[in-house]
Amino acid sequence: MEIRTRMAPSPTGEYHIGHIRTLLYNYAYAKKNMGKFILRIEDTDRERYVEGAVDRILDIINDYGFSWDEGPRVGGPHIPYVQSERLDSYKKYAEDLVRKGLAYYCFCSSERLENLREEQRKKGLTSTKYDRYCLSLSPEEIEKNIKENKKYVIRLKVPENKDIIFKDAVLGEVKINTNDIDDQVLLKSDGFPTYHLAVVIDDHEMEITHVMRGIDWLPSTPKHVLLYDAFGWNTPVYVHLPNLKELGGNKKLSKRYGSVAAIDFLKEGYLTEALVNFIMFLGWNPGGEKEIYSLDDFINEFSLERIHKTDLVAFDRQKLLWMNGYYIRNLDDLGIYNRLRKWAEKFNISLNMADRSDDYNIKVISLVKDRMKLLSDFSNLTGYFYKWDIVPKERVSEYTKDETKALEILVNFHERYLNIKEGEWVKDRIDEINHEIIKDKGYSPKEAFMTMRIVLTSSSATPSLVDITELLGKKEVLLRLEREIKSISI
RNA sequence: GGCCCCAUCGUCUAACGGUCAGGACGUCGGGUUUUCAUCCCGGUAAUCGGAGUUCGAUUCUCCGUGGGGUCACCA
Repeated sequence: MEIRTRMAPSPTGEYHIGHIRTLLYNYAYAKKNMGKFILRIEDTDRERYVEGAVDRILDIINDYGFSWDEGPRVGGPHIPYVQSERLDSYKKYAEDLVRKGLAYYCFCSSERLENLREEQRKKGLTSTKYDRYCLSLSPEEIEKNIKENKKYVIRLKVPENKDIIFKDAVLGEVKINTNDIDDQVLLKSDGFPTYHLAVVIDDHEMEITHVMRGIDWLPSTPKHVLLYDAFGWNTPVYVHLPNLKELGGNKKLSKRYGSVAAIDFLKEGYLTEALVNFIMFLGWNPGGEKEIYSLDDFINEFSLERIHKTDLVAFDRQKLLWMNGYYIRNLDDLGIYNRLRKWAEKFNISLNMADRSDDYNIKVISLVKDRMKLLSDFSNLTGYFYKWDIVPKERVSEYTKDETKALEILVNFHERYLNIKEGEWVKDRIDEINHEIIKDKGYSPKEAFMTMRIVLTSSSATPSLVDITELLGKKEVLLRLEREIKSISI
């Protein structure tokens, strides 16, 4: 049998990083088994529908490097893949259940239901449930109500005191008694199905074999099992996945601690490979000690057996940051350059490269890439390669503790650099000369080189001084020294 | 509150009855480096508690505790 998995987002808000995790598992399981990964839009909630959300969701899934075999934009044998376009089907199925006596019409107003719940709460009942008022309506009353155009919903007639047992591939056997389940609404009064009805019908019609979803769906799974039984269909394999939380404590993933929306991680300058690699381990582990996994590696090794049984998994932002830096370091310079430009273009961010040549920019990258954890670190790390300002004298003399000496150092370097032939402006030669200077003048390496570093970059934490000196070029280095000397001399 | 699920270093986790309880991130220390970062080496740190089963429990069972989820005409 062909393995078919699906991801079924709702266009009610931003697609967040946890959704990507769930999507990744579904995707990988299908690919691993040469099956199909289906994307379906569950837009049955008209109240919370957000304009444009469907496109944003589809785009971000693509941005993360995933595609789907069937679904919106690509079609497939079970079109349409958008629930709001499948309304007729749901209604027919619901009415079919009524005919079979497994569901019933309910004409109760939302006010009555609210009052009912309120009363039950006051009485201190352990759970609030529909009182089945409409279950005792006679066929005549029902017909009359419908003829009068009274609004109605269709409810599932949940059998009394029956243990629903289903097997979860991660959790094992789960047993829930029907007494704890309400007579679930299947068809809303606006003619739209509820999630419970739609998901069962669509998963069946689309021949979904494995349902992987967040563990928050576990308590409603028996309702779905009941529906499969009512229709006489086989249930899919259920796989409930742990939810994500912030590091430490039991806080839900929250914007307070960083990005949550999938798009925001990209905007911040995370690489998709790093993101996907990191997310793989949020609920799964290969058992070995290897941690750097490509998507293909993951597809090869992913298995349901190794999905974690825990209910919450911490989203360790520090580790993600480390992993992103790792991926950046392992890209070649040109690769980083290309990523940087695509990223800047996509999010309309200025790289502040001052129209320098590609060649120059790539060399800059080669010098700073070990320090980049995010693409967005680039600008902060490289300002002095593109523009320069006079450095305040207090800073210049930070290491000499003596303004006159600092000035003297600059003058000496300037004098020696002036005599270097254009062709000899390479880092080995510069290094030689640097050491000649400190030897001749008796400077300590630290005071001389740190003073030069600060003047050239206005920073005390930079890549190797000779690398910077070489890349900046003789002309620019002399210019900066001249201007600084002049400024201090005044 | 009812129901359901879960429980190993600070964090993510490995172990499928017998290990000095392993790895990674973080942290701390050291080395490389004129600075920062990278890189390399090393240290730190955990089986929630209590009963059982067993020659032997992180591992199996039960109870407790803790945490989470869910109880809508939302998904």
